Amino acid sequence: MDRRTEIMTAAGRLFSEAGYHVTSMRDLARAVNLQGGSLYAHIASKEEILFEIVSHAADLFLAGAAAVPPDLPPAERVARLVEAHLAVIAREIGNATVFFHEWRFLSPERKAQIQERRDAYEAYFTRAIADGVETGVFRVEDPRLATLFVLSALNWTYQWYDPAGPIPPDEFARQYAAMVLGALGADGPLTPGPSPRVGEGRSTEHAGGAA
Amino acid sequence: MDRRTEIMTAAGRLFSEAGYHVTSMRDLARAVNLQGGSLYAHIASKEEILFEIVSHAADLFLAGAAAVPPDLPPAERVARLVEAHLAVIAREIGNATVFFHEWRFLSPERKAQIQERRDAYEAYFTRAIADGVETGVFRVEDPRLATLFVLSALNWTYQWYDPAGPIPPDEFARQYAAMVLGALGADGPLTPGPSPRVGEGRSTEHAGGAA
DNA sequence: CCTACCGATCGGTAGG
DNA sequence: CCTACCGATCGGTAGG
Repeated sequence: MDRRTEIMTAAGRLFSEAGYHVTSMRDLARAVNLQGGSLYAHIASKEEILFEIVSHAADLFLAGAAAVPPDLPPAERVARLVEAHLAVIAREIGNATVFFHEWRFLSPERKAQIQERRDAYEAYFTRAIADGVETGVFRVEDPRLATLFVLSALNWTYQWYDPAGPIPPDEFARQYAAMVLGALGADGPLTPGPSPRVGEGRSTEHAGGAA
Repeated sequence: MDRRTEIMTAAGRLFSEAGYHVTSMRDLARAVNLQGGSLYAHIASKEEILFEIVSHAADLFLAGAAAVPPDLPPAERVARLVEAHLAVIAREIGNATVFFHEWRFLSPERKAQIQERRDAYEAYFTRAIADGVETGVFRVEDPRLATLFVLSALNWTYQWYDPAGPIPPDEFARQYAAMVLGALGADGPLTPGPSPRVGEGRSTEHAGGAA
């Protein structure tokens, strides 16, 4: 790992733990065994570091969504989008936290650049949900509100999900996707088995669980 | 409105717009037509202001949840909790934003005090969901994860909901509650009408909507 | 990559 | 409630 990458990695951790404004350049320098001023041999400004972290996270989210085949049936597509989203958070919780929590401190130009990518990301969900509403597999009153609901449920996870905790990322994503589909009024489990059985209502597989 | 309240109101707006650390005491003083040092005739420290805002918001959320009758059926109770939560956000979006976004900058003692109230608030949801799982009206795999899902969907709303926007708070809350119940695997519309019809699956009332 | 420094700004206080 | 000030710290730079 070269010095610049080392700085970015440390910054992602510090910014996520203490916040962008609370972390001083001296704090960051100490974390990579440099003197304060020496950082500027590798980076132009504090805000450049923030942008690189946020931009990197945005790319990860976009790449994850772009990898979901757009011709999948809507329910499966939404499930895959949910899983991709949570995979990014599980893998890069620090950078994801900075992405969600500190991006507003970017300069107007850079903020606008990130906003574009956020819009593009959101569009993947908007499309999948609209498709599902059109074909009748989703039953929601307002697709726009439903999209915001789904993104809200996803975006907050960085606040509490611990990839090293008791529930492994895969299991976490699977259950989360099931609840998202429930919120969208989808009929039942989608991945294995035939098309949903009529007259039986929805059922989350292994319903019950703890209690 | 006395001076102290005036300061708190202005601080709620400024902290929510620019962030706690970006807002200086001089910014705040200017907003209430005072000189910087004069603020300290009314408050002890910047952090005291932050605490008062966050504490006030916590009280509002707790009071809203406490007002939901605990003997209601679980589905209706969850719906009422969702509506209460969103009502607070619709009424005090600024303070709610500070509550969610800046509370971590409190001193350890004050942070712990708020954490207690957050836990108590979360417990209302945990109980309602556990009750619903027990009685079989909710079908989720892991009640703990389901609770976190619901709170995530709610907690993020301060980021995008505009009470003055196109969708009025009541309508917003009603649709949001329907999606939450869907995520919990509840069977259908709950408020009006008889118990859910068997053999018809779930349906959000007026399913379809825009598209 | 370090040393030494810059001007600016911070939260908070004394004294009236 | 104002004026004037405090020490501390900030991001960033020059010169080597």
